Amino acid sequence: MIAQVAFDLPLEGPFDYLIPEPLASRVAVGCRVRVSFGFRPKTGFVVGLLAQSALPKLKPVLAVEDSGNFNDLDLQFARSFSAYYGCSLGETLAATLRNKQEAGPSVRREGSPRFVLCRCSPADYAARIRAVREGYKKGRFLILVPDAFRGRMLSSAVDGEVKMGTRSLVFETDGRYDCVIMVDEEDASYKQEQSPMYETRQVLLQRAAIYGFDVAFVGITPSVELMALVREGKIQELEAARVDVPTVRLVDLSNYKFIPGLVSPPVREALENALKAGQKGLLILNRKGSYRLTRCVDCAEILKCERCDSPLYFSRAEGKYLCRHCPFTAPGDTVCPKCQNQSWRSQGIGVEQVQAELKKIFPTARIAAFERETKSSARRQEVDARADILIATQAALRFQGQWQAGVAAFIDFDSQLNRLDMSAGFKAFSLTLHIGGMAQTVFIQTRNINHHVLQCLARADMGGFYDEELKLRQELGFSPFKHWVKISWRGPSEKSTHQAACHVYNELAKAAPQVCLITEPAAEAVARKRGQFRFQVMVQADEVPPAVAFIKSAIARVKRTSGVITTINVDP
DNA sequence: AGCACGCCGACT
DNA sequence: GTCGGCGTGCTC
Repeated sequence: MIAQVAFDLPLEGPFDYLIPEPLASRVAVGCRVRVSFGFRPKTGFVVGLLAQSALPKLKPVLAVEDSGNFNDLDLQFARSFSAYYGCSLGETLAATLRNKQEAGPSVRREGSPRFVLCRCSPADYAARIRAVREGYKKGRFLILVPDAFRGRMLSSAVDGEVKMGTRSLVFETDGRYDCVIMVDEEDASYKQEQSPMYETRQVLLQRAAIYGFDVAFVGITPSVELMALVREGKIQELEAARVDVPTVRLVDLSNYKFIPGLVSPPVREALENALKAGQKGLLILNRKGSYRLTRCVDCAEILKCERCDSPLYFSRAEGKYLCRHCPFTAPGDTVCPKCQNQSWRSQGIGVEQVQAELKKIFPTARIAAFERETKSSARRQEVDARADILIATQAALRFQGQWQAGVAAFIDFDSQLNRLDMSAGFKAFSLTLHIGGMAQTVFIQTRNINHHVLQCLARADMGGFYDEELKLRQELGFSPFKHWVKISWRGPSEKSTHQAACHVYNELAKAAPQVCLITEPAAEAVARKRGQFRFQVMVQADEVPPAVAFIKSAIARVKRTSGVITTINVDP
């Protein structure tokens, strides 16, 4: 008998090994075996058995490490995951089994799985999860939450029968659970940023189809992808949305062109009234899209990271200049490399700047600033409960349920809205509604008053937002109508990295089906990161697995450039 | 991904 | 003459 073995390596395989007679009864699909691979001994996964092999000479299986590690269901899942995310079967099995702590074979739950969506405000999440659970006479449940989620918020919905955790727990889901509840499915932390770069929602639905468990999505702003499934009837929305949409007031900054400062008169007035009424104020500075940098006043030189193509910004907490992309820092007394002066000036909106302005406007108010602490220093998790006004980034969301304001205001919403990212509009919409859970009224300062995101927010028109967003994405060929696969190359030499990208691009262009859209090799938004140059090619596809197979075969056909690493990111 | 094989430059 | 650089190719 022959065992087909897959390894935790970026090699498709499988590799055939001869099963010696004494091991014949113990080698089966699902066990791990010790074999010699090339030169060294290695452990692999038995993914199939054959009567004979096409190869003339085979090495033997040396030992059986364990039995029944995975079964046909797991294999079925691993095959579909590999085809979607472009990694090998062995890599998928390794990732799956690493995250599956509980022993025992995976099982399939009887009946066809039911997928539902419960839209509600964060304050009601715990109650909605309890309601989902009550729909089962007796059941086992798993709750998936975003990284930053505060466990205590759901404490009343969690007890001994329920397991709760973040994205990697998705690989533990199988038919032993009756229902898996995914909270705030649109949260960015559900996307794994290291290979394999999977999307938890996608994996969960893939697994539910194979293992037969139910899925309930609980959240205030489901992703556009999820809403598309709801509209197709693949996911059932439980009752009409009962979301407490905050009162959103738009402040058109073009009306206040000649009034200096970051806080517009309407926001100032609203804060004043809130303070008078004994309420608190919350000012939100978005970090995503806002660009703080350091410029020399004397010669206009921008202080840059040595290893990244990116400016440094000053951190008051650490007293030095930091890079957003790597651990590089420059001391606080750094001089300008061009003119040797020390006349640095920070540009872009910072917490300190807003704080200084507010102190002038409200001299007697207690103003606190909260920024998620960077890098080395310990995190300050708590907010000063006595503060009248809190200035924070979107990290303010961690105080949801503990800290309530009368008025919240976005200082600079446009940098959030205008990002070169097809989901920028959705993220802005989602952030506003989440912040809305912390305040009765939300002000948005903008110069884009007619933007559909803002108009829908002001009208509290959730349905209208999804209509418009789906229409736009269909026109532009974005998810969920079309998929994009990003191929990236990184290497220490700009020229050879670019060349590597060009080789693959030419191969793709040569063999591409005519309908397939492929962008030319271009430097990534951050062209150099951690000393490595980075280029990318985007491929548009109707269906992911065939596109991934096509890309992998093109990469395999061109001879690889030394020192350059290629990665594939599906639905980046 | 590793790791060996192999073919050219600077040293005891 | 050899040690070692990394470019190329294979792993059942």
